[in-house]
Amino acid sequence: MPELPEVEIIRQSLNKKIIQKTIKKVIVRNRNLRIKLPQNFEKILENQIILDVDRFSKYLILFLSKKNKLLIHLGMSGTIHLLKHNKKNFLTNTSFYNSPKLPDKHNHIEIFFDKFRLVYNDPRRFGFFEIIKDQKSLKKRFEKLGPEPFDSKFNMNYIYDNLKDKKKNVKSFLLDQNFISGIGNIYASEILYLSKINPIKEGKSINKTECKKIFKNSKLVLLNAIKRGGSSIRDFKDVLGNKGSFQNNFKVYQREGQKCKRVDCKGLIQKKNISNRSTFFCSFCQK
DNA sequence: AAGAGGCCCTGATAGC
DNA sequence: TGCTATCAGGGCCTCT
Repeated sequence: MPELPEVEIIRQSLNKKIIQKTIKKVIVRNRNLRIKLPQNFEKILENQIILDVDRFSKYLILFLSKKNKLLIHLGMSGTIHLLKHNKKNFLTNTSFYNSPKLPDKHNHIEIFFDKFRLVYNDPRRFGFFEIIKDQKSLKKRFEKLGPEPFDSKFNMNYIYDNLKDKKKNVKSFLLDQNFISGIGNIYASEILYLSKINPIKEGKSINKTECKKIFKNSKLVLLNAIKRGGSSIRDFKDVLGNKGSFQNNFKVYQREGQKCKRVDCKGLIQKKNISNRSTFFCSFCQK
């Protein structure tokens, strides 16, 4: 479900609420997430204080008082909610603000704080929670991942050097987390549209000017998406239930058959499957 | 080694 | 109405 911008919105909204709060209790309803939750998962978390909520790529990292960390990935359908509990009904499904009711069928993990609880809901269970024992293990956990678009390592030369001999298409590169981390299926299409590059173009035929555009637009698109609270195409919301609005700024994603938004361009947006993911582009202005 | 494709899983929607 | 097929913000693993 979420790409870097959506995870960042969750991080921001979560951080405000849970920082310096103590975990009172943890309830696991289903251990079979992408990575099976260990039996001692609850024990490890209980009585710990949340020191900080960080993010790398599409991963949330909760820094805990005993130096270990809770790594969270939301997969395709994972969502995090903060719900109040009142004394009458400890398990009431009433969100802080905008979500009147949360369906509880797939609430796999609940983390209780003093006055509210964090609920992890994930119908497809592609997401996971993972305990990382220290900073060193965290670094190792991420060692294969490429830089984020905002990292100074990610620049024109980095892109050029990685693509220059490759037959693989440029869209797949943007989705390859070992090359660049944080971009997903929505933003890959949007970045290539702004860069005027056809998604099926082979890596080796991307020139330096185009690399520069990819570099520039990757940052631009993700930052704009964060500014607008992420993209709520299905049901993305922050932890308090607020929707994002970047879906209103999509140039190509889910716009198949509609007119290209570029002035003077007569093209219609096309949809094409590239490595099993829907890809949207304008063949008139993306060459 | 690079790259394509399958698979993990459930739910919503389209099409018959 | 009720079935079946297809698709969905991800990532890992296997096969060629």
